[in-house]
Amino acid sequence: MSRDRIVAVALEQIDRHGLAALTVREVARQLDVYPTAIYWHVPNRDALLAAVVEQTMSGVTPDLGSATWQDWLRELFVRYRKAVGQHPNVAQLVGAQLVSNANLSPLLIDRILCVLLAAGCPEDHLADMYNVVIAGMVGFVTLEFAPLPTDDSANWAAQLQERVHSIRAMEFPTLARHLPALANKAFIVRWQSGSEVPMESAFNAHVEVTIAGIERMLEAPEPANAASPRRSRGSR
Amino acid sequence: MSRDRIVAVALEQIDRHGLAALTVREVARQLDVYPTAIYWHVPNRDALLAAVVEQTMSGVTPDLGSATWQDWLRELFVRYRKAVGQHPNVAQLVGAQLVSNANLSPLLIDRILCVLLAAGCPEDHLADMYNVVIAGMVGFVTLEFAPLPTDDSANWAAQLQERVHSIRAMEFPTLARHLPALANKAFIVRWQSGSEVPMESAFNAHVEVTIAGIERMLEAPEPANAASPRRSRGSR
DNA sequence: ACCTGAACACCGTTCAAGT
DNA sequence: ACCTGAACACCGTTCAAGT
Repeated sequence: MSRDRIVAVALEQIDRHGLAALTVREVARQLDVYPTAIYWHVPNRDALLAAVVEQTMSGVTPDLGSATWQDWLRELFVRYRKAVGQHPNVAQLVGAQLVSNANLSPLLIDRILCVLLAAGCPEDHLADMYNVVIAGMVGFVTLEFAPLPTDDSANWAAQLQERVHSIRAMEFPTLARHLPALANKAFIVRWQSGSEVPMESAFNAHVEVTIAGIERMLEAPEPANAASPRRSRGSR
Repeated sequence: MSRDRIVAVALEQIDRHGLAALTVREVARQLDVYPTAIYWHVPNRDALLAAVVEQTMSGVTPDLGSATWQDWLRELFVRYRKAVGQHPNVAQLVGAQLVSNANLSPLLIDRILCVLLAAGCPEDHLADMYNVVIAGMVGFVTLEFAPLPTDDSANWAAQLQERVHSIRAMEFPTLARHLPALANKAFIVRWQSGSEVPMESAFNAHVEVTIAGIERMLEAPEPANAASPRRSRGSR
């Protein structure tokens, strides 16, 4: 019965068996209905995905309280990660496909702009900084929750693990020396997704780096290209 | 004939018609061969994708020259963006699926670690900072090149554009006021991918923010949680 | 308005058989 | 070693028809 049930079942399916397992036909099966019945409520599979993303993202935008802009951004990043963490298999949709944009939330955008302006961002850098904020919010988490190959996940993990541990120490001495700190905890060198092994401390570092970087940028809006401090603000 | 031809054809197909159009059967068709012939050279579709990613990523790692760590990171980010920009539809594979990890490049990891250590990163923060670097390298670009929904892209773009322009100015005044600077140039508020409309200046801002943030972090490795400056370095 | 039922044009992958 | 050929168990989506 009706769209909401369909979206709920779809999200459940994604949570349990991954994005690839989300099939119009499977949703129909779950609802004891002919596959074609779905198409009366939802135009196509992409629209269903967009609806799922929308639901996942509801309530990430913090209120404009009395917090500093730094704290507001921290809160935004943390909330986004928490929301996606509840449905990790949705991460790739938000991060790597524009499907999600179908359900854009003007509220989020408006608030980010307000916060940036209040922080003293000059208007001619506003669009750039907005993009930096969105990328900072989405980028890390998309990577963190990136899914394993669907089929032979156990096998695949074993193989990657094997390959990691057989890295030649004389060819890559620095990597070899720090392998204990990296193995299964760092991008590229891990065989489990963030939904199984969270990357909390790296995420916190990422948040602090991003905020500190924005801080610096707002102080000196001109890119600090140390090599060529040739042209000044007025020259364009 | 043989794996290399297969991978080449696969990459071509992805470039021309997107990731969804990459089909084992289509590759076979292109090579005038039975679909099942592919399976003698490649174990399955995921392996084919991994091979494509590997080819795309070859040569992104800069040499360890005499550059500052800041310039080295800048160079890395720029090279990564350029490499992915040549095959934009591969972006989602690197950014949002661990398939890519199958072909990990120890060289890249080793060099990043070297550069971070040379920059004065303490060993107990090395893993975190490494993750920050990878996320900074991949995150923005993955978003920038995120593909549109496959099927009705023209239609979809028109609809989103319509929705963007019909944002109620009194509900979201800040967004409405800056819409000219954002429309089709900023995440969530655009209807074309970065492969059609590059986001160069935002990317540059992102690079500078990330580097400046890392700089700050290396100066004061303890997360500047302004609210609770309670525990010091020795307390754990 | 909402669903059934049949049909179309596809998939990835396995397995036996050919050369 | 490398490919053919048939087959299996799936897909998303359209369209006519039922109630």
